[in-house]
Amino acid sequence: MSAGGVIPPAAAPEFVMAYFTRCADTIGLPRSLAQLYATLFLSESPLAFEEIVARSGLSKASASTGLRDLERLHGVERVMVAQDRRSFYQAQLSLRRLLGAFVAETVKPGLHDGDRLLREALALASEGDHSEHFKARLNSLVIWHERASEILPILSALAAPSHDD
Amino acid sequence: MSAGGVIPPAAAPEFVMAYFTRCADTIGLPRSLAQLYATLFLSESPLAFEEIVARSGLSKASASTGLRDLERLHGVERVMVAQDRRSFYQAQLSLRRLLGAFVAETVKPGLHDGDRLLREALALASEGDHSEHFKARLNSLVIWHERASEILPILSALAAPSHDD
DNA sequence: CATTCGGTTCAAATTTTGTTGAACTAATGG
DNA sequence: CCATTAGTTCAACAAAATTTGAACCGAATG
Repeated sequence: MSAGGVIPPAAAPEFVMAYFTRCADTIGLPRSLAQLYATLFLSESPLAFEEIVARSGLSKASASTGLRDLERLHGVERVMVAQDRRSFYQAQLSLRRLLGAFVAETVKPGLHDGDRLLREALALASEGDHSEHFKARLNSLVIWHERASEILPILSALAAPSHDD
Repeated sequence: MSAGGVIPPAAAPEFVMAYFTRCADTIGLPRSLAQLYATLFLSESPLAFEEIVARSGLSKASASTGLRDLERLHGVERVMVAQDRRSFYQAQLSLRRLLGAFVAETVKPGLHDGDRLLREALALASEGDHSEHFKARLNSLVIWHERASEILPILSALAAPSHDD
């Protein structure tokens, strides 16, 4: 299974860092993403790539790939700064958008795959010789899957119940 | 060459297996748990430990620890069979209970840890010299955390919206 | 008691996943 | 053009998680 031994923090920002690390752990994201996100979350203004590398303590390689992953998850946004060709990034602060992108990028594909697998199973089950018991189980799986698919949109909506963003 | 060594033709139960594997992947559980659960889910009656080992294709060691983990997650139940000292297991078929246990065993501890970390951060932030910006970010984190804590019970309730179990 | 049965535990092997250094490209500036 | 800056890519490395073989333990059996 999984459990994380985190280095005991000493200052307030380190506890924030640890908080994001814990979040990453529970949703199954690499810790480097938590470090990058925390770095930007704590910064008052967008940071240049090199500055992110310096503050996060990660290698350039990790920072580069990590930021790309975070961008795909809408965890960070690339922003332009006039008269500067470097890449600047800022953290996405809207919980609703973060959750929405996580669902879209991570959960939905899983559901879609599940869909496909169940369809295949149903097709084969109608052909071959299968026990009533097996067909019954397959049906209950289909119902579970539908239920799960219904829950998802509700979940992302809940992330911003009243005050938006 | 001989037509013997081909991948066995895809059968319906294998797609069910694959479905559970995908589920395990997306919630971050080992695949062996999916194999064990699927084995029991597909069985018409409770299975003895040795039978689970045989059908799942896992080692005794994996099956033993895996079943213990699944039990903790209320994924399987140990059942007694008269005149038989072996351990029998059956799958938990209630989605609501499965989800409830997953939340209780996996998500809640994470939230609790997060709570502790944020409290520490708040305590340190009120002492030391921290920017207004930092305090503001810390506050929004606290709000996120509260929101997440509110969502959880709703989520588990949603798993059984109408027809129970 | 000695032996088999039923299962657990744990160190070690394996597999998977994450991270990095170093070589590379693309764009800017001199 | 050549040098410098900015960032990307990828093969190799490191770390973490998972799986297993084998030793082990307690309860039943002869």
